[in-house]
Amino acid sequence: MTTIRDVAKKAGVSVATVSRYLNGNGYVSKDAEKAVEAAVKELDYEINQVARSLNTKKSNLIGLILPDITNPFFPELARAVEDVALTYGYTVILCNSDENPEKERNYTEQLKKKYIGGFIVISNQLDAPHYTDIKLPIVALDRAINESVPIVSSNNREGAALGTRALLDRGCRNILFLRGPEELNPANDRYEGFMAEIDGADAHFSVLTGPFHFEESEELVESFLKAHPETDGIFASSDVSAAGALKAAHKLGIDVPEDLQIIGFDGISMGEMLSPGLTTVAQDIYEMGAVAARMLIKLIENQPLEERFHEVPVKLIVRGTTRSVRT
Amino acid sequence: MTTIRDVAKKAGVSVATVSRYLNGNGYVSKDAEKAVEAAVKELDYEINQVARSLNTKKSNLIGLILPDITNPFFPELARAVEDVALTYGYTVILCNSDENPEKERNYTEQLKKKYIGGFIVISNQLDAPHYTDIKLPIVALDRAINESVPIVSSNNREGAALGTRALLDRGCRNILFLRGPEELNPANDRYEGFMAEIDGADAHFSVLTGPFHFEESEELVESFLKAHPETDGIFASSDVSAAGALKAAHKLGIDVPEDLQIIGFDGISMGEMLSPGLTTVAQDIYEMGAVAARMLIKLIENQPLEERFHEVPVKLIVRGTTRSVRT
DNA sequence: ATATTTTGTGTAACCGGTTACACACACCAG
DNA sequence: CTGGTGTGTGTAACCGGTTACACAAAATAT
Repeated sequence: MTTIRDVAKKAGVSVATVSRYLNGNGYVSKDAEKAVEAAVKELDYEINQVARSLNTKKSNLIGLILPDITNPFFPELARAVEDVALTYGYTVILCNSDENPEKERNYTEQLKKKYIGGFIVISNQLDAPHYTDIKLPIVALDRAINESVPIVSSNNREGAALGTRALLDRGCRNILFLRGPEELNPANDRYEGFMAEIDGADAHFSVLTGPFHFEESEELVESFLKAHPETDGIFASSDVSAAGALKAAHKLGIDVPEDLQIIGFDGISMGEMLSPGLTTVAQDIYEMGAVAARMLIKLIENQPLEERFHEVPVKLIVRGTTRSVRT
Repeated sequence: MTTIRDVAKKAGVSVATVSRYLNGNGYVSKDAEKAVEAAVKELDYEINQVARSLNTKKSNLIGLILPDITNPFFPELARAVEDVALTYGYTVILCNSDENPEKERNYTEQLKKKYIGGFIVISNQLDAPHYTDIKLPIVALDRAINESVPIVSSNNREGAALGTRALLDRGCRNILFLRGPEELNPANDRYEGFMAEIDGADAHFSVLTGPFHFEESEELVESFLKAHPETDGIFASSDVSAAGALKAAHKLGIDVPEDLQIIGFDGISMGEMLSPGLTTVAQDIYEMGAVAARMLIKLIENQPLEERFHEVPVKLIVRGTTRSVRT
């Protein structure tokens, strides 16, 4: 392995000059620049990032802490983070936390020892000490808790209102809202958005609390529909739950969208693979990840942040689980 | 930040002794051990991994190079790799290659400068110089090319035969095989498996080549079914393609599984969310990732490998897109 | 009793960079 | 002509670990 000293020797200058040339700081004469350039090329020199990190106490590593990459919402997010990281010369470490604070803490501790630059975190435990005490840049994604941590999220409230209105506009008068877990911030915002919109509307509604899981949602909806056959609209606050609802409807022989309309929330790609295609309130998942990554990198590089709270707009994607609007 | 020298001073020993204690090599007396232990605890000392790496030329980093985490096949794989890595004290770096050799090369180069331990690679370019010349442990996943690289994959041939037989057993006599991309090794193996099984069977068949993408598959199948309404079975060599086929069938008003039976390949979780649930030849995706990670770590730690070629069995998961077996 | 091996420890070089500081020289102002 | 500023460069300390080597004491062999 060629070192900076080899380069210095070959170029006939000191290591300091080579280092200055490499980092583009301090004075380097044109002559020296040329000589170093040539030596670098000739020796095929590549800087040793580890040695560099040891001095600068920086690495171009960023950590992405998320509950579970297996959840279809996260891969696109991860992809966005990785894409942006790459363009800025950063590398991303994947951390599946399972929402387990102990695992999260373990990651933050381990990675601090590697001089990691910062973290993008999707967690409900953002007020846990391993985040508040970390002294490292953090950007929260999707879920806010701690005021001091910059966050990017969707406009969940507005999105839920949008979805609810879509159901009402399409004639639904007996609506089931699948609320999602109570401890989940975005789920709560969506709930509020739903309530705000349904309130005063000429419609009955029910709310079911449950996890964002396919099978549980399917079972939940199946028994609900059996007990409440008059239900003509379901708004699920996640696409996976909506898929469960759709499956339940199929199982019961209910015609979607003629007798029951379904709208999901998230905009994951699976939505279009269902039959009928899932109408959904789509988040711009990629954009969320990309914005978060850019924010984090700005923080790491000590650049000013224009905003500590970035809200990404949502939009309704109309597919087959809803009818056309009644006029 | 407390350093090893602080610990040494507090414990009244030399840094060498502390280092030996920390790494569990060389001689350390009971007394010294106790003193160091106490000092470590008192000072809350944590070893600096970067400084350590600089000497040992090792980091507990492993790279996971895959085409695109957004493809539903990969998250589970990534999850498995990460889980295993974690238990062995390794950290995984996520690299989306888009099957682009240049991007792959970029990653391998960049990460070598960080003394990365090795790579798990899912790529068709395994014979590219950045892999053959890398001098770092590599394990190939899913796709073999280079003899010298250990690999873990599913038994694709056998799986395809299994799926084909399932279709035949269920009465299909006009079978469409969705072959997948020609440059893809597993797709070719599946093709061979299909051919081996269909050969000699009392059935007509067609083969369509196309990417493993939902929309393309849907369009492809739609036009095929229009031209060949007698088709009574589709074997797609990926679940995503199968989902496209199912969607096309629905669009054309074909009853699945009564008039057309569909079997996919992969066993991704989306399969059960479809209606009807997708019958599929399931790979044990998690197991594949886990085995690959364990193999890589063995290589990194210079432990002997029992096998350089690990084949994970597949199994047929029967759901709603197939009928019961004719007897 | 002496020779040899094993155990235990410390000093200092080293991994491969960065950078504070000292110094030299050129240029310009007064 | 002197002093100040800007430019260019090298030496050596430093980042925080690991480890080769030297050496001493204890244990064991002869």
